[in-house]
Amino acid sequence: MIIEIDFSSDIPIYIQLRNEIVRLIVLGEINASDSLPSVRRLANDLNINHMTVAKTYRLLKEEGFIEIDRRIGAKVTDKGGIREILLQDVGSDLDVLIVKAKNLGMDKKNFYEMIDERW
Amino acid sequence: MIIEIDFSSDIPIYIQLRNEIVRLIVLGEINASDSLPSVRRLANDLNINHMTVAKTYRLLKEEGFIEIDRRIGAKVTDKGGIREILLQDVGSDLDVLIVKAKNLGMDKKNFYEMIDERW
Amino acid sequence: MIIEIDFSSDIPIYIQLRNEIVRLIVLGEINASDSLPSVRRLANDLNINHMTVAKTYRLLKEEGFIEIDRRIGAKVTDKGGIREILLQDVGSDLDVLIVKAKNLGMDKKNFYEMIDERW
Amino acid sequence: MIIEIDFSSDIPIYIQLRNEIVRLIVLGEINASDSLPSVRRLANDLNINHMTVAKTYRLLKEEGFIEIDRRIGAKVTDKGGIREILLQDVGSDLDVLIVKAKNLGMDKKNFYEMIDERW
DNA sequence: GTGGTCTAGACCACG
DNA sequence: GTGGTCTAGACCACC
Repeated sequence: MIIEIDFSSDIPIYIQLRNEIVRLIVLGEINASDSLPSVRRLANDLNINHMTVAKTYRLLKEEGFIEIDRRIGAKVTDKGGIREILLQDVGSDLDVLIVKAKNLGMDKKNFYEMIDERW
Repeated sequence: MIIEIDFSSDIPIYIQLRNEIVRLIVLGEINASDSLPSVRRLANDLNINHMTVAKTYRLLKEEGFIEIDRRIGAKVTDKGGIREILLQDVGSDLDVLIVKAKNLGMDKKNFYEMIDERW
Repeated sequence: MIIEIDFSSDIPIYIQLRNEIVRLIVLGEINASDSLPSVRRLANDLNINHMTVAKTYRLLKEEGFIEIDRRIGAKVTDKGGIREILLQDVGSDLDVLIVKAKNLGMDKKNFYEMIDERW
Repeated sequence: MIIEIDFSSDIPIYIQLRNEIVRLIVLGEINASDSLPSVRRLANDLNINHMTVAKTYRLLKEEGFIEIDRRIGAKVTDKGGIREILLQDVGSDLDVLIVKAKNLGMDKKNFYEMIDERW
């Protein structure tokens, strides 16, 4: 499991770690029902404080990405639920972006064009 | 000039203020070459410290939105440059979003549909 | 670490401090990957405000001399990058100086002579 | 007489103006014994405060570039003196630069090479 | 522990 | 009048 943390970034480590784990789930490198490493194990591997990892796991749980069982640790929620969450995520990002685009006087056609250039 | 600061927000005041000023520029409520209120004047109006406003102005200057004229204070950069900056902004947001969408297995048609629902 | 601040100088403290730290790095008294003192620690030692030190650190970070590690504070960037920056610095100073010399009608030989007198 | 002032620069206007005038003298666009425009005239042309121009003239006088006569205004010192001043100027710039270069571990040969690349 | 933000009030250079 | 700098002391998030 390749997780990269940038210690000189402005983004808090627990957020970076959250993003990395979500990325791995989305890419299928962590599958539904897989267990995540224990808090202490992961903290040790990444050379960060275990409180930080715990915070990330708590966040992921709140977001619905993982479930935490005191006995067996954290495991990834089944894929359906995750896809749902991520789609909502894209949706709300899109809401913000559409507002920005409209404020710049763009119409839907302009916006489509920007997407075509990038897709 | 209506600027709203949420003092209970997690977003730092100088960032909120930056966003508000960018918003006013985009909406055309502040026009190119218009002068911005002086640091201390605006600080007084918003009931915040002048250092905080100065920080915002420094940020806006670095981003290319305003110029500081030693004789008269801060003024908005010519609009051309600003539209440019903001378009690049939307562009890079879009880059990120497209990656997310692709990772979720969406094709361009799905993405268009999401936009149609929201535009 | 010997850092001298001249409180009666016209040069702002945060600039003097920046220069002193760059000097120590160049002289090898602070080595690559060394940690710098914490903002508040250094502020206390120098008998200046921590905001001033923070400003210096932010500047050094923007210039690429140091990195801020969220876990442990500020540390010096790998030396390679720093030598690079400083050489460019000397280079651009030299550009300016050569223009001046040429404007005075000096040729390269004259310029070499001036250097010989001083080296 | 083409003088450019950048009002959004961090460099004080009176310094910029000083540099511009020195530049014009060096380039021979203003000759020894030429009169400079009156304080008010120049201030008006450049759209700056006449106190600022007066400050520049005072500075130029202190540096020995011009002489001020209450009746006829400011005139440029005869060329010999000016060349002298400017050479000293280049000399002290060079002093600083040589220190920097030595600190970077450069020897005279390296320094010569940098000059050759740029001359 | 660390850095980041904010305040209230001060002094200064510039114009 | 303007912005720039600095202080002393406070609160907060992160680790």
